[in-house]
Amino acid sequence: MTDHAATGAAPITLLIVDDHPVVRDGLRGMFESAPGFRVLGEAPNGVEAVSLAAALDPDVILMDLRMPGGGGVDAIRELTRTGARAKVLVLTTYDTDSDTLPAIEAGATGYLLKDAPRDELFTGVRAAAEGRTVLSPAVASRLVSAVRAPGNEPLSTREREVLALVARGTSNREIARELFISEATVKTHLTHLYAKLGVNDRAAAVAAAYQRGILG
Amino acid sequence: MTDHAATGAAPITLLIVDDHPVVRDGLRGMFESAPGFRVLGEAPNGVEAVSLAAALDPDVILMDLRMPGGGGVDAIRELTRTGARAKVLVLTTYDTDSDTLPAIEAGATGYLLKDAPRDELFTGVRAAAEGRTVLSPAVASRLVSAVRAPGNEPLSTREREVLALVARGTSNREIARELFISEATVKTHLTHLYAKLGVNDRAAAVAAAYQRGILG
DNA sequence: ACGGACATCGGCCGATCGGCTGATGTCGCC
DNA sequence: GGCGACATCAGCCGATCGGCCGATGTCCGT
Repeated sequence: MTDHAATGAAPITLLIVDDHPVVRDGLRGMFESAPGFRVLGEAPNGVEAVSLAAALDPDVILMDLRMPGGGGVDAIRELTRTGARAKVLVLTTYDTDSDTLPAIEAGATGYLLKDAPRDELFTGVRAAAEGRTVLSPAVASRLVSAVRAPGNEPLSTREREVLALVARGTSNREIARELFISEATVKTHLTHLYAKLGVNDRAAAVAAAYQRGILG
Repeated sequence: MTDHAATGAAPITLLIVDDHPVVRDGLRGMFESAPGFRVLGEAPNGVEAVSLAAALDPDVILMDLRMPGGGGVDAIRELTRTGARAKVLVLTTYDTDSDTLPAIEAGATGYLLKDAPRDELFTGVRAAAEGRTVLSPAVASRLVSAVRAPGNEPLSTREREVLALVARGTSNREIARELFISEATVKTHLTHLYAKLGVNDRAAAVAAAYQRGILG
């Protein structure tokens, strides 16, 4: 199928995965009107993406995260597990996505933002096709700090106590009184455990804690 | 042991359970200096409370919730399960405790605040000893609204979507963009699901969702 | 036809959170 | 004896949250 005797060099074949039809159309139009690319298909969620990837065998998969009916990270993990040839380039809508790390860990080759300039997208896809890592600046900076913290840094006793109270809906002030410490200290513990869990707020911290078995 | 021929009427025997020694001392002093009560023992957590209750067979157990090394609710549940004779009177530090319902459901006879006036505590203990329910006004009002909502009201699809994003650390504004709705609507969904889950903030909502299997 | 659950939106406002910067003291390790 | 992890605390400030009021429209069941 992917005969490499067409336009000088063989075009890079693509699979577009996004739950918004508008976005899919936009990406398809963008890549079809540019030389060197070929869009093989589209999928609205992770589950369909996996089966389509098996059927179409694209070079690169442009994948959104956060889709109803089959999350992107799970799809990436599945693709990696089954040894798919395709490189996955995550294309997310907004910057500070808490799934950056999970996606990369799951096997994504790159991570770009949808509002990146066209050229950056093209360059990114070509780089991904060659197996090179592509990261948007914002994501890159998040990564370095995350790499410094492997992911499962253990929480200290105090941090776990604070977190447990947070999970019960306790405010910082109440936590302070409960633990006989000042509110400032509570906030310090929170800041520290946010960093360790790789999150930015208490709700996500609680979720991360449950998923790591720290709570529940 | 509990001979009923002492001070006219038999004194009400107590077991005090709290992780703070200061609080235990305070309660012990208060009840020992009042006629009609007898403090049999103290425990710093729920686990020890259960074994002490079996050994001492008190009439009433004054129980704090939220203790390191054995939560109060679990202890109450265990006491109920084993058919302990003692009535459990929950004595919590601050008002809006998210454990009100779990504690009552687990079998607590009453729920008072520590800053209640002495007389109210005495009255409460006597009432509890007779098996009557004692609730502080704040707790009572929470209960009525909770009774109206049995506890496992199912979340609507939209509410689940919002909640899932909250668990990822997404802000209301981001959720709005993600779901193509306004921030006001996001807040409405949140308010509704808070009510259904019996919580007051997003962190507790995430925790409740995990414990009910809605997330993770 | 009416009520009830759901989804959508608006505005107001006080309370709370989270980030930032910086500081002190303890403890254990090398 | 210094270095790192932990725990404690302070102030500042913008961003966000959550509560409160009310409103519209849909769909469904009776």
